[in-house]
Amino acid sequence: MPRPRVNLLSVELIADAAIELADSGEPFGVNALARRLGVTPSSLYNHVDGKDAIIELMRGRLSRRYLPTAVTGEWDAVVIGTLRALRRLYAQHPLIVPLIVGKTITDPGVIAGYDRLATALVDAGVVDDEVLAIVAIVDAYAIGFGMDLASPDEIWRPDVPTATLGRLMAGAAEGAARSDAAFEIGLDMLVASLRVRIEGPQTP
Amino acid sequence: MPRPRVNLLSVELIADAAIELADSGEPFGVNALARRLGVTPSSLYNHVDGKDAIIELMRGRLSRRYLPTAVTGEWDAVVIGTLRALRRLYAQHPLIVPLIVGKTITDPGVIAGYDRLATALVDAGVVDDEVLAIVAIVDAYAIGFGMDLASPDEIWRPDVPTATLGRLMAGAAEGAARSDAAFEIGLDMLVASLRVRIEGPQTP
DNA sequence: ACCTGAACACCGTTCAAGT
DNA sequence: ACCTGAACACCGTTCAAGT
Repeated sequence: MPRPRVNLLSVELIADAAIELADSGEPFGVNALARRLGVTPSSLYNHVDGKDAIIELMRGRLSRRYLPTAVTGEWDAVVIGTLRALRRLYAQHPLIVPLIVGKTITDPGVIAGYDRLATALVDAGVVDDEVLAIVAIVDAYAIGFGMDLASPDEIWRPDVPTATLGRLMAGAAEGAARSDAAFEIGLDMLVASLRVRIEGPQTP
Repeated sequence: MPRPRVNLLSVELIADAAIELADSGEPFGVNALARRLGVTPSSLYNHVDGKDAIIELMRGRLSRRYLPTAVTGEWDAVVIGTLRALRRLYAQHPLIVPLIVGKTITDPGVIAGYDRLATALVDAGVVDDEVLAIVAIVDAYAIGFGMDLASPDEIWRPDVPTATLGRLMAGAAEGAARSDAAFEIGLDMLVASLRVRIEGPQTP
């Protein structure tokens, strides 16, 4: 029964099934993934190095799909392009975010994305130490708004009376729309403040 | 043997032991927590509603310790006060961050903190929808930089040559210092761009 | 080289039984 | 009311055995 003539698994099949599993909302894990692939959990270890490696594989596969490789030119185009791409990725795969958050990034494509951003900032004349800070800030934005997407209406649950928060949440546009608005405002603010920092105060 | 004359557990004891366990770096879980308390895992369920409730308990306890209840006055003082407090919390308990990230906030003290921020923004004349967006941005900053603290030098691991990122990481101030610098720059930028949005372009 | 099946050391949670 | 002990349905990972 073991070892059919054509392989049942491959790194690509595993990665795609993992993304499907996470998107489905069912609890993510090696065993659940093996079930979805119609295979024994131990089989996966012939192709992949365990749970964390599978998650990093998902990050890499999705990034290759969403991150524009050709984002180039001015620093602001790179910042906006990178953030919008990450935003689209997280918007379409919100349940991926809690899985990848806090895990070390090793995928070459993702590294290349942050490297392009760092390079564009250096080219714009930002000093070295500040470049890393700004990349960290962009990353914080992306992940923060990603988390916002992962739990659209369930960030705060005030069981106690509030002066303002409860009223705002009741009146706010629901879920995705509210999150989109927050992202756009945040992106505007980020680019504006970066511009001041990089190009100096604007005097039109 | 069961049921000694004085109780072995309480919500406070459980919360404190949970924080100690998370800080220790050992894998966090109900069983490990019970071991640390010298008690059976099922005993915890007499005081607390399972793993997620314990985590929310930790968030509440730490917030009561770090979040200033008396932060009041201008919107900028509230933003800076709140973010600095969260920063100190996450800096001293970095391993808490991956546990609380993405979990719904229900603790009244934490809710009150975000409510104070929302109220200060409303008082400053920010329109309702934008208030929620700005609160989300502040939250994104806090959590983003918290994650930065949780894995100081392990955010990116480029196994492949990079144009800029690798050089910057090698030359950057290590760990906490680099992260602090990023936070200060980010906070500056955030407040500056909020000021433009709230008070209009500055003409000194 | 690739897959299975058994095994290991764990999880989180429930529940009857004890005091 | 509070704690134990047994039980349940899971985990992630390793490894010998099969082809």
